[in-house]
Amino acid sequence: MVGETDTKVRLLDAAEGLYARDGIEATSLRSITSSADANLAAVHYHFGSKDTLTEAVFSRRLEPINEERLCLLERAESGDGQLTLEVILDAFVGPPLRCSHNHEYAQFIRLMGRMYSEPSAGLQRLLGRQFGPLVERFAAALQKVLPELPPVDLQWRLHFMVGSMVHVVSDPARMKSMTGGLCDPSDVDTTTRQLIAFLTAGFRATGEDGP
Amino acid sequence: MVGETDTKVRLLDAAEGLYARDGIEATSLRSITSSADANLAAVHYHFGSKDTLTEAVFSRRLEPINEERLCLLERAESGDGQLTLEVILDAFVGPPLRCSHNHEYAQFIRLMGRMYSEPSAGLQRLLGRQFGPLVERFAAALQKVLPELPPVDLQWRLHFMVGSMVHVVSDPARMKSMTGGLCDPSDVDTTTRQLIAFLTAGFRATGEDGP
DNA sequence: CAATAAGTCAAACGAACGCTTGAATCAGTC
DNA sequence: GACTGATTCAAGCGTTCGTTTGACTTATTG
Repeated sequence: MVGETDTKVRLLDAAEGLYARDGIEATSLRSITSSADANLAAVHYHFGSKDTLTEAVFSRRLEPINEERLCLLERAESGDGQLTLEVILDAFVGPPLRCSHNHEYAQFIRLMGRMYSEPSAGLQRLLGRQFGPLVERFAAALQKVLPELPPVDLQWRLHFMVGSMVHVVSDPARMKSMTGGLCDPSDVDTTTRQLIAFLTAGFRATGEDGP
Repeated sequence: MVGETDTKVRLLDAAEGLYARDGIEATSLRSITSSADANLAAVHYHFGSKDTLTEAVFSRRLEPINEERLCLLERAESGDGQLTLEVILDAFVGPPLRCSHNHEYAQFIRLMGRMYSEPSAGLQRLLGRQFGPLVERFAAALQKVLPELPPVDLQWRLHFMVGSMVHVVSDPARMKSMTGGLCDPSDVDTTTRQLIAFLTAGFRATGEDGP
């Protein structure tokens, strides 16, 4: 039990940074431990295996984000004003976008894309566990403000939303370079505004054409 | 020069399938060559390295898809009828979605997500090379049918679109299981209809609220 | 039929991987 | 100040990785 920065925390930090830069598979325990000024065996002592460490890297950040999402949603639902689509969408995409400000979280956000595309069994389980109840909860809230929208359509759009959000957030550098600097995901306010404008309209889409 | 299935093609096929199932890093040359009934050294004889093989896997499928995208776009622009937002979006998302029907392409489509999240230098170069001119071309077309939309907003939405499309297409199984079977990305027609309805509204979004 | 080129093969290379081990170190407690 | 549990350490375990090599087989050509 130490007061100073714990080895466990330094390992999580180092792994998070290297995972975001090089990918999970491409990051070795040796590079993690040397970047964390820890011994190679410390990973297995504190976490048991690389897979368990990886899961810990994700849940450390994911749990607070998803808690804040649910908290914002509940506050919006029980608030005095009207529950609107914008507020629900902001409760979902806002927390991950905003915590890019926090240097602690910035690296992690770029990891989110990898979470979806790395097919490690443990990660996939963690993903279902963390997001299953969450999207059910948000789907119910969205259905309340979009009563006319068939539940199937709502599910599709929920996942379109996740895709848009993750894609933009997971590689800010590519986004900036491909748009010639026009779009900068590190500008959190603009990103949020742009994303929510797009999503709001997308969710409100009807079978008919626009005017 | 052989008439029967070429070793080169068998290697590409095997790599494509294993990449889609296990990931690129996690797939060894040994598993590729044994799945292709080829010798381990054949990869280096025909492609030079694993990285070059990987790039070949992607360009073999990407080039025809992007050609079809441009072809559809040009046909739409020079057609007799009115150029509409729906048609442009269909020219972009249609080819990758529709070629899921083709068994040859089905595995590859699931690879698209990994292309974005695997940070190998070669893959990133290939991505910029294949998509840079394409999105410029589509951005210009979209601007024509959305003259009021600021170019910045258009760029954001272009990338939101890519995210939605890739996310849904790259793991059909997860999509199906997370929606309790409600949404099935292997139903190409429904997927296309849902995606285009969502995107059309998203691109048409204005600063104002809906009615 | 000899000569040349194209392609395949088994075997091995050094390097890096995740993980284990057992001794060394450090903090508290009696 | 010896004892105990928690943590760190250097070293090495067996395995697998991408790549190379040189001999071998097959097809093409003069």
